[in-house]
Amino acid sequence: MDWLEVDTSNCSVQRTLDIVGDRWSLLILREAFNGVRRFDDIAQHLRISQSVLARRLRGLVDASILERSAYRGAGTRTRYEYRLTERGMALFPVITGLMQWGDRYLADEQGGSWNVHHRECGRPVEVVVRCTADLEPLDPLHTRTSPGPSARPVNAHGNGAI
Amino acid sequence: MDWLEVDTSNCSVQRTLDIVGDRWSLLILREAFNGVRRFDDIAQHLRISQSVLARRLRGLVDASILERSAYRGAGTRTRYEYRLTERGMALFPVITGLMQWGDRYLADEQGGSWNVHHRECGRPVEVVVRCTADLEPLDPLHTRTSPGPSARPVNAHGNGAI
DNA sequence: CAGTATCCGGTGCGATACTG
DNA sequence: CAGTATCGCACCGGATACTG
Repeated sequence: MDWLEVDTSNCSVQRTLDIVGDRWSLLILREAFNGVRRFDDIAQHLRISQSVLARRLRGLVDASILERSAYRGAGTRTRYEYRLTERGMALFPVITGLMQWGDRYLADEQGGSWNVHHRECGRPVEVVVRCTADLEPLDPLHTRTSPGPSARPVNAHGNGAI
Repeated sequence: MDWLEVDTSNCSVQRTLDIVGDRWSLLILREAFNGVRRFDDIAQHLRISQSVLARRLRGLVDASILERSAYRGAGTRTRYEYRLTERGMALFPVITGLMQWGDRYLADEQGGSWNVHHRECGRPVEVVVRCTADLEPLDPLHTRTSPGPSARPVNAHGNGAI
């Protein structure tokens, strides 16, 4: 089956974008990866309206990307925070990939406004697509695609609905 | 400077999303990475309206992510195609990252609908964030962030405009 | 084939006000 | 602090018709 013949409705890229592919979700996750957990902090730093932020957070919690938990410091009252789950953490390459691309092609002369390092040694990180066998980084020209287990042919005429 | 104090308007994630962060651009790029180059092929496979596709393609060409070139087969008339530029190819980790995440958390039982392999050896690829020194994959907990060269403090009161 | 032009509807988003 | 409720608009995207 050729790529043009497969129905993209169950494509993983598409499904992922259905969850985080709006204008705000990935920026909220950027905040999360930088340790920002509180509603108000996110709202102010992002300059996003509260109503939209609330909706997006709900979406991300529903998708198990963030989890909402109450906590209270000594003597203070209860607060809430949004923390990355394992699923959320797994989006690290996506966010970092967007950042790396922006740093390379869109940043100001002197460089980007924020960096990510290896915690232990301090060296910068990079995002790569690599072969699972020899671990060598691969550019797209050294890759090939093929239909996977759940590939279905697109309905020949029309809109894909049965 | 703390992350919450830096002005995010020149953040690379944000700038990248300003270009490819809409509902369609990354899906158009998915088509490009699968070798789809012709307007009509993209439109049909993606089920996107022609007007929107034309606008998005223009945006991607303006951003030097795709380039439009005319070509003609023997005896046929001139056609146009959209090809990934170097900048476009550099988005490979982003697309692949989205796909990897979807494969892991959103795909049907039996697996995803499409796979990416190393062209030479046939083994699947993976996307990782890794240390540029020891090349070990890093999850977010083993990383640290810090202000970069162009980090600016957010305007204390209000909207960041001077 | 590869678009452009036009119209039109839904909704994403911001602003503001209000609440436990 | 951490939201919800409501309103209004801009813009994104779909549908249709048209063009070189």
